[in-house]
Amino acid sequence: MKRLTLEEIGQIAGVSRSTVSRVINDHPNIRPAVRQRVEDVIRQTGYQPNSAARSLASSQSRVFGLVMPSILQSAFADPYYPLVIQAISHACNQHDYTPGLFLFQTPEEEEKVSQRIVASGLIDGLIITADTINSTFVSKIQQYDIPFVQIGRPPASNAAAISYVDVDNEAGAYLAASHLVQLGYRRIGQLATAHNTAGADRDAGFRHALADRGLEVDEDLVKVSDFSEAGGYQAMQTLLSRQPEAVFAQSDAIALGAVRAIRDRGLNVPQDIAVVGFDDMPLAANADPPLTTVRQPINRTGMLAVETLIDIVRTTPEPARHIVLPVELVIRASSGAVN
Amino acid sequence: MKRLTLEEIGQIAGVSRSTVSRVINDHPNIRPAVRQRVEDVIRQTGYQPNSAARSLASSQSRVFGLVMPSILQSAFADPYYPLVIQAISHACNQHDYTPGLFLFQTPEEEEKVSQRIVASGLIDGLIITADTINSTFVSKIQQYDIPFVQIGRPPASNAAAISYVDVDNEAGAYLAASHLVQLGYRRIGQLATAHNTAGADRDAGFRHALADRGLEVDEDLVKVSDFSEAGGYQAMQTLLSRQPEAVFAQSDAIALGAVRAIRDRGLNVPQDIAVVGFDDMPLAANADPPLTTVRQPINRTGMLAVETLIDIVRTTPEPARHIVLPVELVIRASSGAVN
DNA sequence: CAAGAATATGGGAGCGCTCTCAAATTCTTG
DNA sequence: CAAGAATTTGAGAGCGCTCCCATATTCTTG
Repeated sequence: MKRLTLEEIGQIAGVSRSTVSRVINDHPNIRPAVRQRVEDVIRQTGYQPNSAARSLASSQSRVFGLVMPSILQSAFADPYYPLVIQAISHACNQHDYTPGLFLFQTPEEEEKVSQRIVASGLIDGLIITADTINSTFVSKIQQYDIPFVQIGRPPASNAAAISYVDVDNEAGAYLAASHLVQLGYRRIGQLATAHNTAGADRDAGFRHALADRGLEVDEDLVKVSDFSEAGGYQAMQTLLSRQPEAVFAQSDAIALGAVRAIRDRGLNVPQDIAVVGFDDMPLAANADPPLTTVRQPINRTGMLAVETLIDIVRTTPEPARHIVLPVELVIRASSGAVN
Repeated sequence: MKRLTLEEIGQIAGVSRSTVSRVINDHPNIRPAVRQRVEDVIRQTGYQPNSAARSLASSQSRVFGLVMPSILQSAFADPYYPLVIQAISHACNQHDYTPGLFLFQTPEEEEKVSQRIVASGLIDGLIITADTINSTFVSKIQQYDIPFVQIGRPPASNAAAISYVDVDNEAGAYLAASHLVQLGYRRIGQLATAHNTAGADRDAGFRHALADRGLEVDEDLVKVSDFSEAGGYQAMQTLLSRQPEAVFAQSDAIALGAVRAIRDRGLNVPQDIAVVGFDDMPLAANADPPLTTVRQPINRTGMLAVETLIDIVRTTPEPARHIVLPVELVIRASSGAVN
């Protein structure tokens, strides 16, 4: 069937193009009877306004770009990213926005594609997940006047100017580490990560917790990993020789790798070594043993990122917004607190 | 900086709007000197054509929709989907298309959003990942004249009319099962899945392999699972009482769950029970023991889906294309063939 | 119930491109 | 080198919407 236009809908309903447009865009000052009539015609015909024409006339596309710069094959394997994508997709659906996906595997891809999306007007705003310390993408994007929000805190050097939604990584790590201290563990290790603000904040929380309880951080018990299960496995192997009593892992994937390493050494979790993770991915609850971890509200993060961006797009030059969501400790068997 | 228009670029280069348009769209019949001059101006100004205006005039958006209907929280946790998304994103980047993401968590969401995207002209075509047997989405979409390709074979009832890209699930399962038979296992179980064509094809391959080697399929050794690790764990637990010598799992996640169940029973892989998976996800190689599995070419699948769709969009009513990609068996420790 | 205020509606212009057609230019070739 | 053919360029119209302004209608209120 041929696609209808505003004009034609107007003809059927006996009004003008303009009136139909007003009905669709929810303008005031339309007689209820007329609005009713037009709405009926729209419903019956299944009319949908042409989005290209709309964008052209209003210079708004109702498309957001979801950007994950320089993502690695492995990084994407971390179930965190799919969950974020899912959350943002859902939020966009709710607000009648379309999420465009921009994953960059190489700098060239990033260069080519970002050039196109920023200048073509395809996109009203960007949601960027990059808590890497040195994100070239963010500094590049700042030069254009395209609105964006970041998921995850940017490095302090330019955090003030950037709107972001983050979770309280420091408080979460503080809870996790305090939990271990309270359970009586003293030789508490950390499987940390490098070059990202989430990791830095979790590290800070970990250290504060120990300090607040009069424990010194033994640097030999802090090992650096990436965010993968395999990375956690390796880092835990090197940590094992230092005989920690408990370990705080900066992500659930790392924690799972650690559990595997501990088992492979013939030891048990939590009897020999307690483990706490971070994220509360779905698999944390099903793990063996179920993982004590810090739950972060990914869905709310995505929703707030979208809503913040919508707000920014509507009311351009405003101070940047900084949203930090609370997290909570979920206690399960792996820390030795239950059973 | 203010955005430039075709007209303005023309002015700078001393030609008309039309000529600039021709240069951008790579039309023939432009004097090389003129083309050069225009290209220089474009490069220097960083001009990017306005995509809304382009869409409106050409009724082509260069946006594809990536649709995953009625996806469950858990389904998305299967690393397969993120990899597909990544592959399609990459392919779209290469071809200057933008992938729009449409994940539906509920039927209402599906209804509302699909209505919008199909009729608004936002999208030139759809890539649908749904090998579920009863996809209401596909049959709904068929009523509109929007081009689409499916990833994964549709049910036989309407496969003929639908273009799709699939991997040779049957051959893969055949390879996997034959491998187990050749290693001397006789009591070979299967952790199968229901209501999806990939699962059906893998089941068929499994059965053919046993039949071709004179083995009967013991239905007690076939258990149904979903595609998750947890599902594999559960299904394997019920299978264990039947004392299989080897198991073919229809996905790597299932296989990993099975390995965990076997271990929990105090048995070893592959000494007590051999395990073979399907997919060759990145984590299969890192698993303990490394997983023998069937490698499917996800990147090529994504690339071909995009390229096929581009082709279909350009040359509308043609017979549907059916592409089936070969798979290969990757032998690692879990089947007991190495070490 | 007339006159002005408030509200509702219609029409024109324009968003920045593509596409067609006509005009201008360049190339052939007898 | 003139005349026709082939190539190259420009201008107009139109894609379907939004937004502004002018006009038409309805509502007040003395």
